[in-house]
Amino acid sequence: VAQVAAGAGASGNRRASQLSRGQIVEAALNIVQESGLDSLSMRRLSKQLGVSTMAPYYYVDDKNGLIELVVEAVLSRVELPGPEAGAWDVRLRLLIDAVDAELRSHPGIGEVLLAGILSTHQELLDAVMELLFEAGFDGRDVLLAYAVLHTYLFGRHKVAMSSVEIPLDLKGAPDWMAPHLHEVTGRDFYAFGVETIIAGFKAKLAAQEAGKPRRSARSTAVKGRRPRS
Amino acid sequence: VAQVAAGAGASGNRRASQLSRGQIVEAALNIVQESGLDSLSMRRLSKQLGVSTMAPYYYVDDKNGLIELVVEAVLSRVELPGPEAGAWDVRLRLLIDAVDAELRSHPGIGEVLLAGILSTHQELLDAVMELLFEAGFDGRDVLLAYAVLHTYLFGRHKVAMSSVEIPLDLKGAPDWMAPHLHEVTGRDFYAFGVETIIAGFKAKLAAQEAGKPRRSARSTAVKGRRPRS
DNA sequence: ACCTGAACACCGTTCAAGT
DNA sequence: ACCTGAACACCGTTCAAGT
Repeated sequence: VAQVAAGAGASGNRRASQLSRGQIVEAALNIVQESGLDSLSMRRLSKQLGVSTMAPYYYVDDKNGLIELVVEAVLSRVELPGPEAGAWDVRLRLLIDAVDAELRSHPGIGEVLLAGILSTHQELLDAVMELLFEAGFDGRDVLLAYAVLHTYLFGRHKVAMSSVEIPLDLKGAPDWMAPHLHEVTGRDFYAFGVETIIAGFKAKLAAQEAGKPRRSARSTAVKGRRPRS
Repeated sequence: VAQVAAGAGASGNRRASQLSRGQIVEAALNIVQESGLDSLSMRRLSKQLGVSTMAPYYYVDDKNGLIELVVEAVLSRVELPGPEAGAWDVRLRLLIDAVDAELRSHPGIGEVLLAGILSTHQELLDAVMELLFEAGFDGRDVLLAYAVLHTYLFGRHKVAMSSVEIPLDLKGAPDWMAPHLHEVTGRDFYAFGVETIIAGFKAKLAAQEAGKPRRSARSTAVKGRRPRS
């Protein structure tokens, strides 16, 4: 009776003999990737694994623990750019791009990270903060700048821009705006935001250095190259 | 415990004789305000109203409909700054501040808005977009700039900064950073982000104008008469 | 050690029925 | 018109039990 469910799954969910954390995370990632995070339930997961509802609980504390593992699996795939990649802004862009690419292929994960569970992947956090420090922010502002990046990067994946309705009576901007809504892609959205925020950082840094001219204005020299979209 | 429902209405949940949409929204707002959006369930709501589980369904389509009404109720409280308040950036700041103040006192609402249900409150959307247009963005960029604002403003309420751990081995920034984590408030976080984004907008606008110097696009130039169709 | 099954306390929603 | 109650199809998780 209910021996091994080897033949039950008509849709590619084989089970060797034992469950494993890796298998569980993989299956969870699968569900998240094709049905979103909301559809990830312990019951559905165990069903897909061909196992009883409670079986995964042997390998995982609870649903939150599972989600943390999934997040970790996704984030561990991004590669940190080395110092040879360029100045802080170039490297920051590369890093952020890499994170975003990973999140784009795992809908629902951004939402989890937004809530603040990034602490699971400390290396990424460290890398971003170090770049911000290198940019010229002091301790307090490194934190705040990181928070801005965090919020935009992880928050944007929950935004469904398609539901935004263009105000048709925008003074002076009547007809020519509506068509733009459909030609704007998620990538444009992403690029504009990241560029805006980094430009804002630079402006803040410039203002900060104008305030206290004690230090050599060395870091403003970075401004030269800038990837034009 | 809360069976005050019958006749002696002490504080929150009295019931005259009939239910009403207003009562339902009020009760929902109450739950959201003190327990967060996750705790808002139709069953708990009806219990608090002293009514059967299905009673609210007579006034509301479903849970999503309820949430839309709640969002609308929260957002309808923000006052749009008039043209006399100042230039576009000042007015944008005022408007955003007003929205944020409302969201701060209704935890969970930001999360809903983030997903794109702002379409329920068109006036706010119109006001922001008009300010961005006045700032000098063209149709496509108005949309993108709005999206950035939207993401940050509504996304930030889901971010729990307290869980962020400061990298202790940050090169050159060892000890003096950690204490900052506790002194940074949600308000600092908010201010830094909004300032960064607005500064980023200005930088983008400046770059845009440097590109095409023929047009004298001054920020207050758009006060249109220009009837639509 | 590894997994199952029943059970508990929740959900949103449908549907027939009551007044 | 307005509301109730039972029922259905879900949740996450506890706990005792099986192998």
